[in-house]
Amino acid sequence: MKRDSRLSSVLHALIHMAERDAAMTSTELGTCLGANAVVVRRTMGLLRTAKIVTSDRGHTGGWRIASDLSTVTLRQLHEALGEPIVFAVGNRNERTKCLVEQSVNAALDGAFAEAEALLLKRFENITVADLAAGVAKRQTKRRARHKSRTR
Amino acid sequence: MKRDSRLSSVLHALIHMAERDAAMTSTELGTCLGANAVVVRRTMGLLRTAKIVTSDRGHTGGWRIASDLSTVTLRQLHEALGEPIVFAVGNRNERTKCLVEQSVNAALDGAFAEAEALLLKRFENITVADLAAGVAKRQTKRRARHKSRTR
DNA sequence: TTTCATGTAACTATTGTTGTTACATATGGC
DNA sequence: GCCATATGTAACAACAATAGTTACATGAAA
Repeated sequence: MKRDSRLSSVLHALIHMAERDAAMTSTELGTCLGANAVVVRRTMGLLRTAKIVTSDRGHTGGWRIASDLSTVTLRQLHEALGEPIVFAVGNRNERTKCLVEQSVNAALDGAFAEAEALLLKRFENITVADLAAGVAKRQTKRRARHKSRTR
Repeated sequence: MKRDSRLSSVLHALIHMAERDAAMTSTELGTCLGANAVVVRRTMGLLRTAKIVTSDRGHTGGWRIASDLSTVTLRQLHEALGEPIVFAVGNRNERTKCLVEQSVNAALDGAFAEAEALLLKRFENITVADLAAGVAKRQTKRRARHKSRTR
């Protein structure tokens, strides 16, 4: 399967929107992400349903942030995207009468469930604002490097 | 993408082979797994490369276990299968000049790496023999249930 | 009223496993 | 030696989910 990069995309989009603090069109976001404007609308539409952003049509329209990004966690974004399947690996037949397969499934499911729980727990503890702050730090560093080179 | 169920498949196959303690043909295994014989050959071929099983052609041919299953861990099987990608979710652009995307990628990669490490650690601690023992337990239980019903 | 933006539908492209067909090759039994 | 049986592969279609594309309807502001 093609890997699902929508969480990565919406994070990227939200932070750019936060830096701008003004409406951004799907085309602008698409250019930013290197993605198609229709795909942007499709994906951002899920965030609108979750009331994380709003959208307006016509002139001066586009996408706007509609909630405090310090309260929006990666977990919430994952949920807003419909909790897509996390693993590319899984059992062959989820329901089976074969005892062997049942045992195998139980063991694998346990391991996968544990890993997914850990991932979602990490997602709960990271807000979009945290990531935005990380970006600000990187920008400061880059400016410092540039300054020292040109001095 | 279709989810990768090869780990589940080879575990199922190995345990059936262990119960039989005789060569099993690809067709027999395929029937067992509800899978195609060619796919069985393809996947089991990877285990042969890893010297976990052997195969023979012609009459009395088929697949045989070639190592002590109490020393074969799920991690080894995962490696034998070529360490397939575990996550169906990932970053959009792995390498990018955009600082925003770099920060997002770093945060997501960290969380994914942690979850994958946990999963592989679990895989290291489970042997095929462990699962086979689990199957034996289930069979005992089923027999007990059956006995009490027919008494 | 025109222009710009979102909202959607209906496709194709992509990317990996899985399924299928076909055929080459080796092996054991007669 | 011949034949049935099994693996070994190649080549391609099927599948499943996101991503990309084209086309057009709809709403809002200049």
